[in-house]
Amino acid sequence: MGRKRTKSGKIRLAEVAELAGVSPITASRFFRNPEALSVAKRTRVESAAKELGYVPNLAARALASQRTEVIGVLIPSLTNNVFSDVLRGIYDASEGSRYSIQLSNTRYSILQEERLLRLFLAQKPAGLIVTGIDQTTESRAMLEAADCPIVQIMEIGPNPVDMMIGFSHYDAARAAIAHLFDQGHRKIGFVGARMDPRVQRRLDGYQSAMKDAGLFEQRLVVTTATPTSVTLGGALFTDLLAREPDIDAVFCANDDLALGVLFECRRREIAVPEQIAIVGFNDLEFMASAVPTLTSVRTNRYEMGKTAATMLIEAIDGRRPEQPVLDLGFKVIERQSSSSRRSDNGPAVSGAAAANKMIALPSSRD
Amino acid sequence: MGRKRTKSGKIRLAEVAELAGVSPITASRFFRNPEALSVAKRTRVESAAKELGYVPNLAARALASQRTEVIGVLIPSLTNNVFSDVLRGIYDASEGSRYSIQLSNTRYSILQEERLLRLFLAQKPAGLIVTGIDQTTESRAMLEAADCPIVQIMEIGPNPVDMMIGFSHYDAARAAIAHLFDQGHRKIGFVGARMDPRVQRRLDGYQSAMKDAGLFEQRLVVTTATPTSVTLGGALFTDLLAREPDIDAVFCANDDLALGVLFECRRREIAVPEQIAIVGFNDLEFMASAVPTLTSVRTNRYEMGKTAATMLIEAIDGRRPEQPVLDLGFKVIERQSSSSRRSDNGPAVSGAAAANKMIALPSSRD
DNA sequence: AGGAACGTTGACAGCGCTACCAGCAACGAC
DNA sequence: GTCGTTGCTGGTAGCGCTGTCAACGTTCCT
Repeated sequence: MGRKRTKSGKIRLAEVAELAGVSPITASRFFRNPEALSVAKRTRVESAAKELGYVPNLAARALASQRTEVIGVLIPSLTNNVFSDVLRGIYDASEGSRYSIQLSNTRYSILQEERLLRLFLAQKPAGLIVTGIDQTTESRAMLEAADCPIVQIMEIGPNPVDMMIGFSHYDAARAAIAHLFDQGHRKIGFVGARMDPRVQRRLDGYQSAMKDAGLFEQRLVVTTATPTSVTLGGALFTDLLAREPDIDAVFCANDDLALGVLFECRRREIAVPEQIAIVGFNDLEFMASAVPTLTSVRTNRYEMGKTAATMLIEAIDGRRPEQPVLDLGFKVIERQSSSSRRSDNGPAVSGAAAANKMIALPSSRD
Repeated sequence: MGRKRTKSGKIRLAEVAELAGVSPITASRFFRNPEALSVAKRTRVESAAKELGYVPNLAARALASQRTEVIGVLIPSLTNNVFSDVLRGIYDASEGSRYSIQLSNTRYSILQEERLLRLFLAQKPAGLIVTGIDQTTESRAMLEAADCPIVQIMEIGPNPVDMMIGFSHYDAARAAIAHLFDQGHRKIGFVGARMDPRVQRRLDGYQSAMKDAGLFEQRLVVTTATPTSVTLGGALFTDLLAREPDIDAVFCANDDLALGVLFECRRREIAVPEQIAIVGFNDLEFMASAVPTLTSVRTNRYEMGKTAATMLIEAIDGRRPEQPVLDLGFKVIERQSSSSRRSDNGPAVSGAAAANKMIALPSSRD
């Protein structure tokens, strides 16, 4: 076969075009916008490409078209289960599309985020997914100046850069506390670790609910900047008990902490929920099979990632969503650990997936 | 400023060269191999680049140089904690290097893996990290023909494609069973989910250890292809109990299953370890704080990812490791759930990080 | 019948960078 | 003094693809 090849031995578009008997540019169009070709040429190019095993050279395409087909994703952690669910959604949505994901880890540092953002933007990504709404002023300016669609994920708030998908951590925490009030609890502790902005907002929600009920005391709050873990949950709970031995419930900023609290209760032979109720956050899988089963606030992490990437890709392709801000809501999943009735599948308290959400206090439950 | 700019408004290498008063090619060299320049020109180019805020165009570089600075990573799951640890190691090691990570999820399908491999290879990655040693014949051929360094991770075996880092799941399972024998257990069940090749090898290890002791029975093994979860652990254990009510220990193929078994024991009021001992696999963080604390086989996942990426980058840069196959070993962390002495921090059984490893049976413990 | 409108195709000219090779000066060996 | 050698620099020629625009044939309208 005297077909001329590139040094690297790879098939080029020109060879496909030659075999199909069309010009290179027509072959090029086939890969970008097949509808623009007549059916005859379309099938010819298609079979030529298949026969030769043609794979487009992305670098050449990016150079010629002045844009890449890369979606940049900035998340604060790779360890956290929460983000692996979100990521899975993002990857699932990107699969089958022509976009590839470029992931970077900010390690919960907004300065690091700013640095990575600058790096990403320099490569002209097709779109960007960033975590949260607490960027530096500089980052914010770069995002606003970026000429690609952007989705902020994990939470919602005012002034989206572009699109936004998440839920209100504040409202979710309030709903969790409302549920505990509803079950007759009054002296409710808060246990939190890492204290990133979203955890902070959960704390704010807890605090406001407690204040509304005239029950807030600073001593009920135990937090640390240390990364979260099950073991840490036990340790923080131990601190809490030392300060306030007579608490009747604990709201944990995440499920790992809740599991740690549960184990610590077992270690201390504290009956759950009879002596102390436990509520977690995120509703990881194990919450439903712990003994007792653990109440948690369910968040739609996979869906969040998947929808974010889908929205982004649609926007890149020019189909902007009619709703740029999506509230995915949450749901308080009541289980044994907080049920005074000791029933397994109690009613659920939902966060309305709507714009104006002042959920929570007992009366507004469904 | 009459400097000519690209349409996109971005600074090009030519502008940097002009400002520095050198030719573009000299400026180019500055970014790839600064030592080749005279000190005078080096500093001139450096300050010009900084002044203009120059960022190289990766697409153009890739096109011109016929290679990319992308490391492809193929892993079977994004959900599994095990892989998020490995990934974190990979990302940590790649940070600061000039290589970026391109991640793809094979979803435990070797056909999918083959497809993704073809896609990756077409883009001429600088290096590749693939999971496991069970590729399709086709994949294997592609890997061997690839002209970039490759690291296989998660396990070790004969005939590495190139480099390899992991440990023997077979030996690790044997060591876990040896530990249970050592504690006086005889009727040991096996609980496994998903049954990917590595879980299969753990089962093989279990089976061989049991056979060696003349204790193997097929009824002791409960497995499913379903993805793993804590809840599933409870369900599989329930099945196992139905078949063999008088087992005295359970070896779980991973820690989630072990936690599920623990919860199920609690639900059925089976005393752990008095009635049934539990051993998990991976030693996730929560194992140490469960009640009772759970014995597990510790594996160095983060280190595995980090070392894999480091070795790969070194190899790309031409410094091949003297040891292409690295056995990271494992360690049986004995905790309350399998300790007849009910002691918390019992002795640990280590897997030698050596080539020839026939660990395990009670006598060879340290 | 003439012309506009549309759908389809191709020629040309780069995108920004680097591989390759040539050129030049400075230096040492014989 | 001549020749090679080394160290640095620059010119040329693409890498493989796509944006732009012009040109073509066909259809439809007036």
